Amino acid sequence: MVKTSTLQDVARVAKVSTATVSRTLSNPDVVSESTRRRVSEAVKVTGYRINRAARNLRTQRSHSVLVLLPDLANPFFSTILEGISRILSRQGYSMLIASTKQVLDSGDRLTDYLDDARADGMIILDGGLDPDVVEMLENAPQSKRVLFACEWIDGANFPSVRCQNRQGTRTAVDHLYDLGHRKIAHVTGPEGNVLMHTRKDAFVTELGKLNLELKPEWIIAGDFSLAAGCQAAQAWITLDDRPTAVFCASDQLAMGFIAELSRYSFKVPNDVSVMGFDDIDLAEQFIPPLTSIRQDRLMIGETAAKMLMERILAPNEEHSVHAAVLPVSLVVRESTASLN
Amino acid sequence: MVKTSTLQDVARVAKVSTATVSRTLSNPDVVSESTRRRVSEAVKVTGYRINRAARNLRTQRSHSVLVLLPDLANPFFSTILEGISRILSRQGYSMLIASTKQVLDSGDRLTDYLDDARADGMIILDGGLDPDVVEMLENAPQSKRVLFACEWIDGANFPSVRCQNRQGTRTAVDHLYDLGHRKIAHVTGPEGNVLMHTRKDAFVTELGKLNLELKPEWIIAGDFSLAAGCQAAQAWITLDDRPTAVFCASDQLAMGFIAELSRYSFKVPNDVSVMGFDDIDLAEQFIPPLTSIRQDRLMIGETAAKMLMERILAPNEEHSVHAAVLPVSLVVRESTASLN
DNA sequence: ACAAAATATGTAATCGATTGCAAATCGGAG
DNA sequence: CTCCGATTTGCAATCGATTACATATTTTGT
Repeated sequence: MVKTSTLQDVARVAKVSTATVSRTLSNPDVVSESTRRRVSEAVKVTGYRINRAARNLRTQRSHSVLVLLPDLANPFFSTILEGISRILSRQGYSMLIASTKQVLDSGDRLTDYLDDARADGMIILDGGLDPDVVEMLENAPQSKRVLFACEWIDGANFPSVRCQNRQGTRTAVDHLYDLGHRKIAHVTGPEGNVLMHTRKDAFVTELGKLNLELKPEWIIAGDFSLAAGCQAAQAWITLDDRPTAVFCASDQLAMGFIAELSRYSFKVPNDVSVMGFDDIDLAEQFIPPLTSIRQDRLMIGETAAKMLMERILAPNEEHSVHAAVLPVSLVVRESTASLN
Repeated sequence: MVKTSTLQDVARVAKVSTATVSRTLSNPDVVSESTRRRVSEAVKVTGYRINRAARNLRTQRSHSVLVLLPDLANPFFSTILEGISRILSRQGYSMLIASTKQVLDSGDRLTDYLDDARADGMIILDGGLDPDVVEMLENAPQSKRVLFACEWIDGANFPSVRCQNRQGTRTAVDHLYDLGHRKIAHVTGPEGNVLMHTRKDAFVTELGKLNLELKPEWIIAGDFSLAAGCQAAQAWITLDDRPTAVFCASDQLAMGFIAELSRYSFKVPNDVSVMGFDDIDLAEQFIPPLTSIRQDRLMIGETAAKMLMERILAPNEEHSVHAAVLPVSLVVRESTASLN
């Protein structure tokens, strides 16, 4: 193993002290032109790479951020990660990834990463944490460096980034209404999930505003997954008085719903209009292409990372934005149609 | 900010030296029963958490592994990450994520993470690296701690984990043959990709073995994406003598292919049988459910992490497995049917 | 030309854990 | 009771960078 060279080596070659080398590297303005050149040259000659472990120890910064997902295997998050990573790497930060399940199952606390200097902050994409875990988070001395994205915790006061869930839901319902639909069902996310409640609530409210009937059985409990969408379809089929349109709380739900319907020879949108939420990549390629509410996952990631970095780099300042709510938009494709 | 307690604090409370505390924590057998108890008590009282930055510096280990993806936004990798993370966290290691594009675009070398003590090893899921980047990797002193998964570099000698690409391709072709198909097309991955070449090559070979005709235009160039699948469908449609079955090098290709066909009112599998490769989650829910070659992404991740950890923890030993080739299996669903 | 201010560099302490070596303690044999 | 080896513990150096403070050097003003 070739030993990599250290600041000392560079200092020796450049005939200056390690302090000067350090300064040259992190704050070039304070050293003279000539030493700056000598040091740069020495760095090149020695092939010096900074040792992050040493710097991290000395500066009390890990220069990395932990992203906590509910479930690593869920592709919904990949674009968000891309957004986060872009911002972080631009600031010289690295991105650590773990799943809340894995961390908690192993008996660790979520804040361990912060406590033991592995991460300077964390972005949590999981609103389904146990209340006692949340309480611990809130009371932790590092709670200032915790931020939620996509989902959030009702009643807690963490900074967060989310999309316009209510507005998106309203837009969806209005779209179906404009197409002539008057009997509209909703397939929800999982019980206890904040997005589920927000969207369901907005759905009910909007139907009320439009003076539409809403039978209790038109709210079908699901959980964002394909499988739940299939089950919801079964439920829809058995209804006496079938709604002519269905607003699903996620694209996956909508796809499962449509897939299952097709097994029973129902046609979308001819027999029923179906909408999703999220506008994942596949929505466009699905058959039929899915009408959905688009949320910009890249921007969610970027915004979250920016907000967190602000808090890490200037922990004592007041930060203008506490909850960033990003716009959504209606994407009309072929899974919804006028009521004929 | 509450300062977290250090080894010193624990030592003071337990009335022993820091050396003893350290030993108690990392190697309990060498300390006496009584001090072990005193130290554990002191740890509890002080709420001590080890400072990883300090340990990393002293031990010259970062206790983390970098996973390099070609593209963070690609959901294909999420399950693999889950597998990697499981193994790593079990060994007290963390998982850093970055994309090769981002790293290289920012002017850094891939080995920087290794050189500057940010990571003890790396798993690369990107076989599309530039030859000069590969050469640099090979000649780096840390090349022993680099491992490829899913894809690999032809001609280079890095340890790797992959699935049975040839066997899978053969199985796919045989399946179509058994259904009576004699004119079979192939939609390939991106030019230059090792998986693309391996699968194409195996495809051609197997057709030869079965004495099947293969017109050059029956090999349609693609790139694993949905969009490429759509284009491939266009190409297929314009053929005079259309193959009755199509083997796509990825599920995404197959989905795009089918989606596009349906826009032109072709029915799958009635008008043409279509197969994918990978068996991603969505394959099952697609309409029609996709016949595919399944690769176990969780196991790919776990195997890769295990192999890398072996090499990190015992760098000088000979390691039994250099290239792990994991089994694939045929999953028959409804996108393929007998030629009638 | 000289004092004061501004700029550039060096010295050495520090971050917090690990570990080689030395010292202390213990147990048992003679 | 003494001595020897084994077991336990402590001392202090170390990993490699950063930075407060001291010192040296240059510039500026009069």
